Amino acid sequence: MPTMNEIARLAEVSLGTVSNVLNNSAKVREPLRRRVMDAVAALGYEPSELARGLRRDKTNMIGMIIPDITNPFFPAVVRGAEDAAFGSGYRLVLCNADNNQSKEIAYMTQLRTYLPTGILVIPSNFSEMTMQLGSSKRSGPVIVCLDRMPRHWKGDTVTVANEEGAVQATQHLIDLGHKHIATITGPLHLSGAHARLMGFRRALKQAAIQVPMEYVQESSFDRAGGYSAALGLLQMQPRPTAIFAQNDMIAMGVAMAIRELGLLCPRDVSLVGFDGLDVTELMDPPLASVMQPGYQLGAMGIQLLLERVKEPDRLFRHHVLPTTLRLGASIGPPPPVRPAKKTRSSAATKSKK
Amino acid sequence: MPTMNEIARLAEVSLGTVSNVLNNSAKVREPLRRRVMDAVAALGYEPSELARGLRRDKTNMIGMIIPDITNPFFPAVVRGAEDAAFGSGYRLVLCNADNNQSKEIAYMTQLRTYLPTGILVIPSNFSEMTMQLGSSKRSGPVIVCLDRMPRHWKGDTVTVANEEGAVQATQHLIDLGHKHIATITGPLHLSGAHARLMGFRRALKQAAIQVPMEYVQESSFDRAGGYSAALGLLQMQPRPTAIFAQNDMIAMGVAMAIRELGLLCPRDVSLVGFDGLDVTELMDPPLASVMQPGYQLGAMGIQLLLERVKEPDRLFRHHVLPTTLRLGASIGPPPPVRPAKKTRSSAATKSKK
DNA sequence: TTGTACGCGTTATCAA
DNA sequence: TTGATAACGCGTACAA
Repeated sequence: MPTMNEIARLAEVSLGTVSNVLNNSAKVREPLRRRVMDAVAALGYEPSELARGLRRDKTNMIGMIIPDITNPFFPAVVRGAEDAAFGSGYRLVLCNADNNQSKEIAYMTQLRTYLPTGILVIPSNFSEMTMQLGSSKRSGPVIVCLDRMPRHWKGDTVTVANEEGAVQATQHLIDLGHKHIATITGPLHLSGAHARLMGFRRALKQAAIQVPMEYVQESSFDRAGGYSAALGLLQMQPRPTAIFAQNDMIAMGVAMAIRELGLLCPRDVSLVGFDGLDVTELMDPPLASVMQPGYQLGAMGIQLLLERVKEPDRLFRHHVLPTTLRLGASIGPPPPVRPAKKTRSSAATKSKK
Repeated sequence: MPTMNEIARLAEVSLGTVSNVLNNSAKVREPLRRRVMDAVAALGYEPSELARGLRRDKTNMIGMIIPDITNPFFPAVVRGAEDAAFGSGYRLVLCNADNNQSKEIAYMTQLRTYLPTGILVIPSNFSEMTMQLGSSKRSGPVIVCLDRMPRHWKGDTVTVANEEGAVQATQHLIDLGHKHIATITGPLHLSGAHARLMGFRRALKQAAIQVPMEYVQESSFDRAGGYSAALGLLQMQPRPTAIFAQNDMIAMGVAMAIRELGLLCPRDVSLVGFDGLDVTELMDPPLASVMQPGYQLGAMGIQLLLERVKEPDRLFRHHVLPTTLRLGASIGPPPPVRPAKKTRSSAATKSKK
């Protein structure tokens, strides 16, 4: 790989002149400038980001730490971040913390030795580490938290309107006439899961509907968790007529459970998810779900990050992206008051009451 | 951030000794060694990967260029690569080329200025660039191609058994009694798509079944493409009794088309996909699909890459991972010979001939 | 305006 | 075994 020295030799100018041309750091007379540019083109020179970073104490990398790229919600976030970063001349270094705190810390400390411009984090769990790092340290990488809000975090954040989204979903079920509404939450130590539960509760309270304690089940954000939680819920008396699954993976598990128990969705039980993944539109019936703007989440994270790079002293911002309810055939009115007990009642029973 | 110099000062040894301790590059007597380690721990020192890379002409980064993380097949590949890399002390720099050749090239050239140990590429299209780079250049990053095989590529590669997978799927349909089998391929300039079509053809030829030209439709690897191709296929006379969609996104589109035309799967038409994505198990009916080992694909890519780093001169390897057919309710025997023309024939018609 | 010399944090090569 | 010193490629203050 050619270096600046070789350019200088070929163009018959000094090293400093080459640098000045490349960085516009000083006016260089046209003929010299031309010679330099020609040499650069001829040799296919690209500046070493390594040396440049070492000298400037900062590279054009942005680290991104996420729990697990395999979770279908995250690819869109990553893509949004990557596009925004690339557009501004930055490169994304992706790390899967795997919901593993020590791995997250390992990545954090390792990443910093690359002198990245910033780090975008979707915290795995409530991580104190993140808190420490972000606190203030003037001259370090800028840190922005995404999607989840660590407890004592003081810094820029982008999240989605989790509580409002949950309200929308729950309200819709209420409007359809449901009175027995259960929910399966994600791990409640995550700020997002917590907020969704709050929204669920708020909507029901407003409608003066009581929620039995056992109608609220905590689960991991995956299919297996949703499945087993749903098995429990669906065998309670009275059986809930609607389930609000707090992400789409959970909703998939619920759908499996419903099918396995010989129930029909939405005739026996309505189902609404959270995420709005493309693929859940293909489920049968198509899943109603609260849509999260994943791509924008990532893009906005980069935007906030770059803005702070420019103005390190401005106030911390906490950007909240709106959610929207995607309707789908998985929700309908509740079954008539006395549901036939697992006897295959005619599927055509649609008369209200 | 503390530097080696500060360690040296604190431990009251020379810079070289610190380096020797950290890299085991020379025997250091225990008392000194101890003092160094203590200082490292006290200051929380982490070596600068930037400076180290500059000096050694190589960093612990591995670049990974993929077409689009948003395609549900790739996250597993990335995850596999990332896990394997992390396990060996390497970091993954992820880049979405977005099926855009110029972006792919931009990433390639930029990535190299970081002096990464290697680059893992899932080629977007047939990219000549990739070819150029890989050719031989002794001292550069090692390049390994994944999933798709650029035309004149000479270098290490990992792919899956595309042709065999297609044979398995097609053969299974044949065994069920299907005679009118259509397929929707991906872009045929991609080696994988091409191989799958070969497999499809081979299985049918072996069974002496003719394939009308219009039963083979080329499409992009997404839902929209599958949907429109399927709309065409399903209105042909005779209508195919089975469709082999060459990836799961296409299969989703086909499922939509089937539903929209008022047909029933698998009663009217059987459907088999390729990828074996988790989510397609949740479709209704659950999609039969040829499973690709995505995680292993990524992991094996890193393994080959690291092996070549150790032995730069060994012969190029081309590793092929096996595929397996995942059965699912989306396939069944063909309808009786004279399919009632869109009149709702009893769903129970299962007698063979 | 252009050229020179130094330093960024490491590793590698020598002397001691 | 240990310590001093020269690179690696680039940016920049300072001298010409």
